[in-house]
Formats: sequence, structure tokens, C-alpha cells
Amino acid sequence: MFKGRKKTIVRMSQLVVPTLREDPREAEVVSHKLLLRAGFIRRLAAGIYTYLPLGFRVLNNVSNVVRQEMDKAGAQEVFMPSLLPAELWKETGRWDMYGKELFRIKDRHERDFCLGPTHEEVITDLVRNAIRSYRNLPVNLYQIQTKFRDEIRPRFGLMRGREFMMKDAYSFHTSQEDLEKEYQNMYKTYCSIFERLGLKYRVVEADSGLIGGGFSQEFMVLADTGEEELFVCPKCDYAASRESAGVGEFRVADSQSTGTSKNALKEVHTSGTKTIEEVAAFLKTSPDKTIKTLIYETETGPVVALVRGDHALNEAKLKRVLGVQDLRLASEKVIEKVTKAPLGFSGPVGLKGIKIVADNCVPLIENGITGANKKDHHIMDVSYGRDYKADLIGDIRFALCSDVCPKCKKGKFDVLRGIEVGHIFKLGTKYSEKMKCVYLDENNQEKTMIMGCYGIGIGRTAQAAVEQSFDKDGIVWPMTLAPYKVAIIPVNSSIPEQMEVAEKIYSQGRGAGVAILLDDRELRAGVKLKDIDLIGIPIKVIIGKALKDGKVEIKLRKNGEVKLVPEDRAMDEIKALLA
RNA sequence: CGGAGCAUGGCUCAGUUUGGUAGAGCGCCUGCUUCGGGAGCAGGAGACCGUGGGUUCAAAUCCCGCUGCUCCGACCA
Repeated sequence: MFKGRKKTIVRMSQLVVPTLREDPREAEVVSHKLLLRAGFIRRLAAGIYTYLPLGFRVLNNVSNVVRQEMDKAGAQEVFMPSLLPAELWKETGRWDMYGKELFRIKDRHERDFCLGPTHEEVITDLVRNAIRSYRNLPVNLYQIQTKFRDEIRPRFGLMRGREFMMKDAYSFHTSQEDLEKEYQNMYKTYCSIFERLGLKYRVVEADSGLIGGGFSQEFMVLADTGEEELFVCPKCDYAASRESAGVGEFRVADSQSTGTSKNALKEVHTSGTKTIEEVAAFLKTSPDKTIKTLIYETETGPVVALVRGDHALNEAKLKRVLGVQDLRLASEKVIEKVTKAPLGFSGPVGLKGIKIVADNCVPLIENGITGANKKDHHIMDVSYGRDYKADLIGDIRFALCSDVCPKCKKGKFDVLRGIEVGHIFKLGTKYSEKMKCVYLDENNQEKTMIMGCYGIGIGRTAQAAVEQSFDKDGIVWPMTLAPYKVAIIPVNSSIPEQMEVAEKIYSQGRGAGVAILLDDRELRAGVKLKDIDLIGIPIKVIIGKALKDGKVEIKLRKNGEVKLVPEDRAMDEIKALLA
């Protein structure tokens, strides 16, 4: 591949690997610290990184596996622009919907552009022009490319950057069944990708967010420090992200009496109490007796959402239940207009002319407590049906680990942590319809294409691997990801015999196409060994004392295992380890 | 965007309270001695103390503005 090049630098004395002895202040999580310390990446600005030679090699290792598996699955690689005209985004409405996360810029003619955070619009535009017949469907096009998102809070190095490498694929179909087939094909492809990369992962049901569409699944690399919570049922195969985990059973809170006698409504003065906790404490009861009332604004007007006081409302679920796209907490002004009372005293009783959505658990509350829609007042002994009604009742809260699996209704959730590295979506016609991406079927009928979309965070995957595999000395790369598989370390570079053997094995390795590194630096053994371990090279060939007997050491990073072999057998041994 | 904090050689930090000629460790360069898990000695280079203004005889230090970065909450691969 690089035949034209005279030599690639794989001598440590020449390689740019600025390792650091101390943890950089900017890093918080282990993987970020290690990538910085071991000289893989450097920060340029918040969430924007340079990949140094080692880092870039790892990135390419991920990309290559992804590319091979995608090609094998029948997808075709393309390369789309990063700089995108606003018109396309206006066509789907996402120019307005995407919000502040979209990097927007103007050209010299004051025309609007953005830096691509994802490419549904671009690919759909391409396909609607390039493909007109059912004969040319289905297709799956993908690219590996830099994406831009003006994240609210860039974090943890490559985990959440503002500029990051991503593989995104888009498939186009003539039927739902065909999409289903490709979705399964991609599911399998993703499994083999993450298996080849040597990662422990789980697949969970997920919310599809801004990308939209219906069903989607996330691939999570398991790591205790992961940002995501996965709700996994121990009794069946159900697994979901925190965002989308369902609630299997609606029970009354433990503290509620089983008695059903309804007391009469009572208004109480609760001056100075605003939060649920304050109100519950003031009235000497627990938060699960209260009804939390939240006012939201949507594109179809304000709505009132009710959840039990000890539950957290899940906006993604609320969006789904309401069937709205735009959802945000109402301003105090709107709250006052809707409830005629200041923030902190809202309640469903007596509200008119506004849609009310209640969580499944809310109607079960007897003699509950909620705001009186009157400053400094709450009402007690509120019961559903008698005192208020909801227009919609559904699952709109976050699941808790005490909740029951919605699938088998038996297991209580285990909560694991993970890092989202892949996401597959069934988009349906969300984009193709708006953008008139159509084809002619065999009956000369115009039909809208059905789409799927499949992403993998390349840099994030690389960093997730570190998060999953490190020790006190540094990174322990899985073989596939390691920037170099083998490092040759002459213990004392001032002994000519050691250097000779080192050079010999090095050139044998290069001749055999092994990704091999020679630590030819004139440094003490300890420094070289520490550096190579920090970098995480899987196999070390240590040339030292044993050379007197014509032997070298082969030591594994993973478990510290050492094997003494005759120097002329070293290469065979390495090849066996790599096979 | 709300809350907290930080900004001083390449890296990690001290110095700021109580203004008075900019420090340490690591790294880097030179030489000597060392040489199997971050060596020792000697010599040396390297900083307009984030930025703009103000107070003062005098500001890294006090005051005001700005910017950048990190962390905690709502978004995403």
C-alpha cells in the first residue's frame, strides 16, 4: 500500500510520541488521561483533538475493521462534504429543529451553511437524483468522515467531541420488509465489528432522538465509567438505555395506604415551599404521595405533564406519547398564564383548556398532594377522576432499578454502565417523504423510499477500548486496535550485540509485514519499558542478559507472561502469537 | 444556558491571603559516571505570570471587564 515510500518511521527515536509522566490536568477519566499521557492525542480546543501518529494508527485500525465489515455486508463507501448548504436542512425542517448544536456559518455572500453533524439530508438528496427505479434498490451507502456538533458540554476527550470521526451508513428500500432485512444485516455486521475489535458490549433498545424515525438500538461498550446507564432484565433478553427503558408494572408507592377511602379536598398554606421535597417535609409525608406538575411548551402549544413526586419525567417518552418534536420546559411567564400562579404551585386540579398528560402511576395516587395554582398554597387529598382528569395516560417517566421489566414482567432491572459506540435506526420515510426521494415501481407507480441509518463513533470506540482495558502501567490494547503489535527493546543500547539482534528482528518483522516498533533510543531500560507499557503494545521483545545464551525474551502486555526463545526463532514465535 | 473552580517555562504545581527584581520537581540541551522497570553528579537553555483596562513610586499578587479551559446539571456517535 505504501510501496512508493522509502521508509516509514517505526523507530522510537524518530516517532513523535510525546509521553507524559504526570496526568494532564485537563483529563478526568482514565481513558482520556492515558490517551494524552501516552502521546496519542493532543487537545487544540474544547472537544477538538489532533491525532498524533500513534492515535491516528489506532483510529485507522478501527476504520479499517469497520470498512471491511461494511463492504462485506454489501454497503458501498462514499465520501460526502462536511460543508453543507442550509437549503437542504430547511427542506426537512432540521435547520430550525437541530438548534444550537448545529455549527452554522455564512459564506462571503451571506448564504447560510453548516458543518455536517450527520448526513441524512445529503445522502437523501444524492439518492433522489441518482436513483429513479426499483431496479436499483436497495442500496446501502456509507462514509467514514469527520462530523461537527457544537456540543453543550464537550467531555472526556474523544468521547464527546465537537469534531469527531464517525462512520455513518444509510440504506434505501422499496418495502418495510426489505428495510427489516438490511437492519438485521447491519445488526450482525455491527456485532462482528465489535467482536473483531475485542470489545465487551451489549445491545439495547434506544430512543432515536433528533435523527428520528421509529425503532432503534444502541451498541454499548461496557465500562464502569461509561456515561450511559443500561437497564438490563436478568430474567429475559430485554435491555434498554435509560432514555427508553419501559416500566412493566404500575404500582402504588409503598408508603400509600391500601385503604381507598377518599378524603375531601383540602387546601393548605405552604408558604416558602417550592420543591417536592420541601412540600413533602412540610406536610410530614413522603414525595411519592405528591403529584409533580410540569408545564411544557410544544409546537402545538403548552401541555401539562404529571408524574409522581419521587419519579423523574422522561422528555423523550413524553415527546413520543404526545407525538411532538419540539418540547421544552415552559418559561415562568407561560406557567403563570396557564396556571394563574407562580412557579412551584402548579397542579392539575381546575386547569382548563390545556392538554394534560399523566404518567401511568399518577392515577393510582389516592389522597395525593399537589399545587393549588395559587401562590403559597397546595391542596391535599387529591384523587384522580374526582378532582382532575388527564387527556392522555402513558409511560412518561424514567424507569428505576426497582421497576419491573416491561417484556417478561418478571425481572427487576440490573443497571450497568456503558459507552454508546453504535446506533442503528429504522428511519422509515421521515426524510424521503419530506425530500421527495421517490422511485418508480414495477407498475410505473411513484413510491417513497424507506430508509435505515447506521452509525459508529470511530474515535469514541477507540477510547472506549482503553476505558475497558488498562492497568496501573497504562493502556492494554486489544490486538486489533494496537498501533503496533510488537516492540523490540534492546535493554542496553550501548551494547552492540544487543542492537544488532534488535535491528535483525526488526527488519525481519518489517519484511514479514508485522506492525513492529524498534525502541532504539539511548535510554535506560526502565524508561523504555515504562513507555512501551504506557503505550500498550501487546508484545515486547526484550533483548538483554539472556542474549549471552543466544536468547531473547518475549513478554506479553496483557498478563506479563514471559517466554525465553532463541533469537533466531523470535520472529516465528511472534508470528504464532499474531496468528 | 445555570452553578462551582482554574489560568505562572513543554508537563505537574508553589508563590497571590499581607504588592517590593519569577520558584521547584519532571522534561529538554552539554559533559562525565551509570545501564533489566521512569539513575547520579556538574553545567546550561527556556516565562512579556491568559488578555484588556484601572489603583500604586511599584502588580503574578489588589479592583473591573473580556477570553480560554475543567468540573456538576438538561443533549448525542
